[in-house]
Amino acid sequence: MPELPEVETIRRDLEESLLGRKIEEVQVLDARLVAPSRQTVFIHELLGRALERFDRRGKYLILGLSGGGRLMFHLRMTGQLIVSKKHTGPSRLLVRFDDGTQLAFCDQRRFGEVWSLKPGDPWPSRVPLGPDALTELDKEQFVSIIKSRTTRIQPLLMDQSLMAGVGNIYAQEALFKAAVRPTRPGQNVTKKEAERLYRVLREILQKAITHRGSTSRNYRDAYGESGSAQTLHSVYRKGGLPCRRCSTRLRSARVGGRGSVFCPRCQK
DNA sequence: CGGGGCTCCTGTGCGC
DNA sequence: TGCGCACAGGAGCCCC
Repeated sequence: MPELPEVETIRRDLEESLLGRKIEEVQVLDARLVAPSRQTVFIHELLGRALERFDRRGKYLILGLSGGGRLMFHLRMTGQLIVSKKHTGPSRLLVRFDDGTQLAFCDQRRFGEVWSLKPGDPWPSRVPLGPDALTELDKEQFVSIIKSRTTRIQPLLMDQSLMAGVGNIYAQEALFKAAVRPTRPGQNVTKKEAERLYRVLREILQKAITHRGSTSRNYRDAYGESGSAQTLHSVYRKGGLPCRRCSTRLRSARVGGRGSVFCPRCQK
């Protein structure tokens, strides 16, 4: 699903197409998204507001509204935010703007979430979010996060309370490129390896943004188009195929309950 | 603190 | 071809 590069691509698309637009109509189409008892307040907090800022923290998308409120989304596994003149097809939420443009929140598995925050409202997630992996995390912080934990390195990279934005795709890809096995306890990763991992993780995230994200199934940008960063993948969902570096058969495993693919020869 | 398992959903793909 | 099961990019919560 959308990880940092995909959410950043959508953020940029929305900024490009919706900056300054005023909300004229809000339709909640899924009671699971906003409970019926909260819908009146939710809609009232949005109507008449203009979109002034488009921010991202980790995998959260934060739309800043005139008057100081915010509209926040987390897309989870299958969420999409699609801008069009007239949306067709299923969606959980529809927002119409003063120029007739529509923003549709589509979400096949319905894990996605939305929040309307009043000025001064606290961060909605129950868990505090760590520094954004691309914009708020320096090398020393990264190394210290890795070295101070006994948890295996892949789940560490994906722990949003430690660093925000990295999910299963980019964790696996970075570990391959840094030649570190996903199961290595953080503590046992050397300083040199951790620094390499920091460098390649950032390169991979940046490059994925340049390619407008990875589309393996559901991900689409705000214009409904696929990204192309999946063409850069070396291991994600490639178990059994030859390693692109040494041709050894890539191995699939479960790490922290999640699928993981790695090269048993290149990744130590 | 760490790890495993379950949960929220729907769809796909594989083996038999 | 049909069926059942495992699994899918996330992440909170419970239990040990």
